[in-house]
Amino acid sequence: MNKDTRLSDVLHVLLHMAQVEEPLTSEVLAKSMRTNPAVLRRTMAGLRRAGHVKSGRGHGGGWQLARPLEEITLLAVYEALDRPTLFAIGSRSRHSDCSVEKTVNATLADTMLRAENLLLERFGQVTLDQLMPSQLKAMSEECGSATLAERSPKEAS
Amino acid sequence: MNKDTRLSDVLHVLLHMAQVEEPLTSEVLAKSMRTNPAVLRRTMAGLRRAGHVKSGRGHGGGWQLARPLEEITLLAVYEALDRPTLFAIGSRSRHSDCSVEKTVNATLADTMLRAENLLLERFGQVTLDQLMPSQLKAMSEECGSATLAERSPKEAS
DNA sequence: ACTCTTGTATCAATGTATGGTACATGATTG
DNA sequence: CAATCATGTACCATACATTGATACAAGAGT
Repeated sequence: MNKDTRLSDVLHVLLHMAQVEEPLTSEVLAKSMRTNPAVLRRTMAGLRRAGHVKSGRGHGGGWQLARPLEEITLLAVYEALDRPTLFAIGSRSRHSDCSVEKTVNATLADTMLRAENLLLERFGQVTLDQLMPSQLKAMSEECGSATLAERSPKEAS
Repeated sequence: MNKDTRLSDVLHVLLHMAQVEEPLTSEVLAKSMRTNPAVLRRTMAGLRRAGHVKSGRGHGGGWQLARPLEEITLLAVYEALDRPTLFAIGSRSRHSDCSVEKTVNATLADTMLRAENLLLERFGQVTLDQLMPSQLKAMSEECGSATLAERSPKEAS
């Protein structure tokens, strides 16, 4: 079963967005994410709804952070993605008339829930600026080097 | 994404096996699990290899616990299933040359690993007898009622 | 007007887990 | 020893969700 990479993907592009002033287009960001623009838009839709980013159309349009990284927690991003399923294991049937199965499932579900709460609590404590590589706290470079720098010359000229 | 229910399924049948003396056939157990015998055998194969259950062929064959529930931890069962993937989320690429992506993924992976360790630690503390419904600590009934009781008359006669 | 970019609908491709069948092998019974 | 029963396992079919991809209407800027 392939893992859902949206959280990781979104964090990646958010950090890149934080490194430049101008809006970045879906096409550029999609390359960072190694997917296509439509998928990126689909994925970012929740973040826009949640008010963490804003998007503009037409010339000079694209994506920008709507608030500083310090004010966005990992939990907020996770929730903006509509709380993707965390665990890959679970129970077959939620309703069974076998008391053995019910007990097993209840115990398991309870354990998973505790683990989930713990994880989300941790997510809530992490703000996105903490995810930035220390050597890049201010300046931008690489990964986007090719793609992100692409427009800088144009803007700079 | 559909969840892997093997752990829950296996625990369910293990507890049923603990409630009777005689071996239970794949066909009977598969009904408890609401699947077919081949899937059950496939799933139980790891538990046999790990020595938690034993299986016999031919007349009077079937599955039996190889040791008491008290000596089997949730963790042991999980490991016998070959440590199924726990989390449904992850990173797209393990190797990237973008330092932003690397940092994000490393942080995320570290957080997940901590959560995983915590969960497995908990699993290690739970023995299967603790999963048995308290009212059934000794006697068997229901769920299997139809299917599990099926052979008792034959044996009793 | 023209170009750019998003927003979204729709469909195809992909991958994976599960279901299901088949059959060889080993055990038991009479 | 033949018949039967049950496992062990290989193999293919099915189902399903996620992702990829295309298309296009509509908004924004020049």
